[in-house]
Amino acid sequence: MADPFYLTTAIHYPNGRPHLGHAYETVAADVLARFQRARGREVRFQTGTDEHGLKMAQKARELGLEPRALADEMSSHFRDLFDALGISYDRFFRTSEDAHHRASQALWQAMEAKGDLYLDRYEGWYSVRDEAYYDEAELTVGEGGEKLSPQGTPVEWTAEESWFFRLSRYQEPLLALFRDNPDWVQPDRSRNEVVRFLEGGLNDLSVSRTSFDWGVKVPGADDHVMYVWVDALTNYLTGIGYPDDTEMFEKFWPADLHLIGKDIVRFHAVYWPAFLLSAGLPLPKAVFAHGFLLNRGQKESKSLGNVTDPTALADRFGVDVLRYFLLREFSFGQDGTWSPEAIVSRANSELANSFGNLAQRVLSFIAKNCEGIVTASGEPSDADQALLAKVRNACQVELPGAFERLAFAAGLEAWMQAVFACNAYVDEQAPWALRKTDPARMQAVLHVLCDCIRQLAVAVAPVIPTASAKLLDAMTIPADQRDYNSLAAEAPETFRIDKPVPVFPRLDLEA
RNA sequence: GGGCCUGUAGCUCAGCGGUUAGAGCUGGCCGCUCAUAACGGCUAGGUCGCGGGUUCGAAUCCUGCCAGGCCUACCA
Repeated sequence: MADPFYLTTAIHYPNGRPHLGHAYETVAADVLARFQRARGREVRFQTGTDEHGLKMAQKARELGLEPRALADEMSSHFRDLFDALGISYDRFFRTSEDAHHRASQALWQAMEAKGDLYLDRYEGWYSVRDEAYYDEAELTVGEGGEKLSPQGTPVEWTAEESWFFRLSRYQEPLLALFRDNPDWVQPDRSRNEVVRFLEGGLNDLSVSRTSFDWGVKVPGADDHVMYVWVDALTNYLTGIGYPDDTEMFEKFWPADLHLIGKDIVRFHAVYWPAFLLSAGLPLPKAVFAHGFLLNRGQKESKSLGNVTDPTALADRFGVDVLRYFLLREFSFGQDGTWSPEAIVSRANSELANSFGNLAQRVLSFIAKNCEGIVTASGEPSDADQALLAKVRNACQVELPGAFERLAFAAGLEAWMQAVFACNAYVDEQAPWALRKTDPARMQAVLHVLCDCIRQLAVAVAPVIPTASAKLLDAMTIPADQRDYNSLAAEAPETFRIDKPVPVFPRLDLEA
């Protein structure tokens, strides 16, 4: 039975259209999902949209829509984007689904049974216009002597009932978690942030609202809806059948990895484990917080007018190119800077000129000069062995090892070095010269190269699935011999090449 | 205001106490012609943000400052 691997992205908040950051996180997760499948794991990969909460309700009101109508529309943009990017999710999750409401209520009841939920009053200066509470010290005094919020809106002293979660109980258990398992949250930056927060002491958390109704109803208190993060985090459970489908749930929970952005570490590394401890459920095995992408060094924002539509980038440069760029250009976990020029440069130099052209120069040579068939011939030379060793090490050791640690750029760097070595080998061996002087040796050289290209295409397939598949199709590699296990096996004795065509066109910036 | 992180060649990054600081891209020179005017070889290019300090020795450790990011905060 395959080893289960449960992977999630954060579910995305659809109060606007998806931006490049959403694509980045989800592509990275997809690469990991494809990678683990190719390693033989039974993968469950979930992404989706987090649709409740005040901001969605406000946005819908602005647009004159019902929240559900807004959620339906916006969620579909996310789903369309992910489909366009070839995201191989097993489950596209929406928190507005009925099953999710039931699951969130079940989790709530588990926390309640533990004695961790209690009703209290939340009071303070409240601005109806902002729908937010402010501290006394934040307020200013208006011309007529009335109190105003920092936004200059009127405030009034308001007391509201709210359910509270006894977060304060979990300070020690959570600190113990980080002591015993320091890699539970990666990278270090994020763990530091969480530990500092925990050391500062925890207040109980307000986990229900009565000022709007777009959310999951609190069981037994219909005028309350759950704080949006309570139900959002629950998606990781609902999506694998909690609380009803115990078979799937027991297979995949606890999750192997929650992939998130660095801005929401606290919700995943403090609130979420506290909820789970309260409900008596096992904690996920790891949380990884990736960095942000900067557009020419600047944050993208509506006010700067530099928000990028990821679909447009994929249309302009190609899905595989965009996927490759996102994982190759940045150190996962750290922030990175991108630009259209950088995409074109990376795509042309590495995918078109180095890898794509390597495949094309070898495969088309075989198609033209060997009737498409290459067979192993003679004893491998030192150069043959050196090249094969390098390529195998990159494809079977370095890239997989790096991907396991989510060091995608490092893995692709090792892979690229192997591509360079192949191109150097082609030049040194010069099969076009051997064709006249030593056809048997030419066969041997081409066979070595085919084996290398096969290895390279399989290894990188999680990143550029479409191009890899085209290449492996042209090499008539059977579909069941395209995983990492098949790389460890002996190379095929004979390669048959069928109509090779370039898989990565060179890009123009103006295109 | 605090906490954490980042700042290394024109660009994107690696190195994180120890030989002359590395890679790729870009630029220059040479070679090749199988290939997507692609490939290979050679080469140019750096006050390692700035100032102190610790050390036989620091890009690497400590400290102050500057710039950017994330989190956070009852500074009119």
